[in-house]
Amino acid sequence: MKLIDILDATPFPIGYRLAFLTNFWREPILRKMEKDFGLIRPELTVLMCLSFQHDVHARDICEVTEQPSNTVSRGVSSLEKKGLITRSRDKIDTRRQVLNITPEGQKLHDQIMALFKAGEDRMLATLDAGELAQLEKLLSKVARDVEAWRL
Amino acid sequence: MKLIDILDATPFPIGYRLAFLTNFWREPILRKMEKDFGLIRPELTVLMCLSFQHDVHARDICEVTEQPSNTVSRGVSSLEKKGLITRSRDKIDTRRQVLNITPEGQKLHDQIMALFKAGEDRMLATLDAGELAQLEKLLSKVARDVEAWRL
DNA sequence: CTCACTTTGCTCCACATGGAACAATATATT
DNA sequence: AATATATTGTTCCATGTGGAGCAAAGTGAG
Repeated sequence: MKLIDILDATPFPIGYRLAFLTNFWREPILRKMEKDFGLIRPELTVLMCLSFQHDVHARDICEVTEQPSNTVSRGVSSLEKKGLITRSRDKIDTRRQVLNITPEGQKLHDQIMALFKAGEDRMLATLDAGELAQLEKLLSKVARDVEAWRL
Repeated sequence: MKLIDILDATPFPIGYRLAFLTNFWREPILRKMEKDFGLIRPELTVLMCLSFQHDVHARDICEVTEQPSNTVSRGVSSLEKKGLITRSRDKIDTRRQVLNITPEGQKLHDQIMALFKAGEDRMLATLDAGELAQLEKLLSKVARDVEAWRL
């Protein structure tokens, strides 16, 4: 009995392959990140948002990533303790805090992104350039349509 | 700021789309399963294995799914309490127990599989038959190659 | 047969995560 | 201005999950 046989018996051939590939690509890297860098997943989420844009509020991260506020709150607190992001009070609305990534945070972020990139290269090594372009185009089409099908 | 914009800024266009689609397809269904049927994820894993094959040992499930033995153990115990699977001692090796799915378990399994199928149909509604075949072919090629690239 | 070693499944513990309620602050209504 | 309502971010608590180690049972070497 092999995992792939069980999954082949399911009535959702594309869905299960998506989940299968995601698990074997992403999970080992996330585990390595947790072990080697001591960074948990909500922390990476925050770090990616702050790398993308400056002067972000915690609430923005909640909305964009659809994570509960306590999870984001924990991520923000621990990242600040580690010196990977900075927190400052918003002068207009003093409930809010303005978040920014530090150079150390950016460096760590880039290292982790490189892990994902290397993993993707390994995963897709079996496809040629034409197949890569096809696959990206098809996945992109479905992803852009997300608001129409998400539950 | 939108999630898709952040993800588009990453250097792994295919990997992130795989993860993105997997999350929006699978996670709502798993949450619904937990809420409506009171079934947690390791329980579904066990149920899928037993639906696929009869007379399975807990150890087999550990190896196939690469889950730790305590997780499988919990899943098996709770499924038995619910009457969804049966447990009996192996007569040759009395440490082992032989697991089988019950009709109730099979019925619940089929209901949950139908949720995933319906979700897949919704997700892929934007693709025509040719694109569906292409996508499945490409994903399948990468998935079959998993032993070459997994970490 | 005896004792060391392996295997199977389980319990204990640590931790990541989400829901609910809370305090602090801002905004709207009268 | 005063009070009610909404928003932001936090802490408390319940739960799902994995690692380490344990007891029971089987296997093998001397």
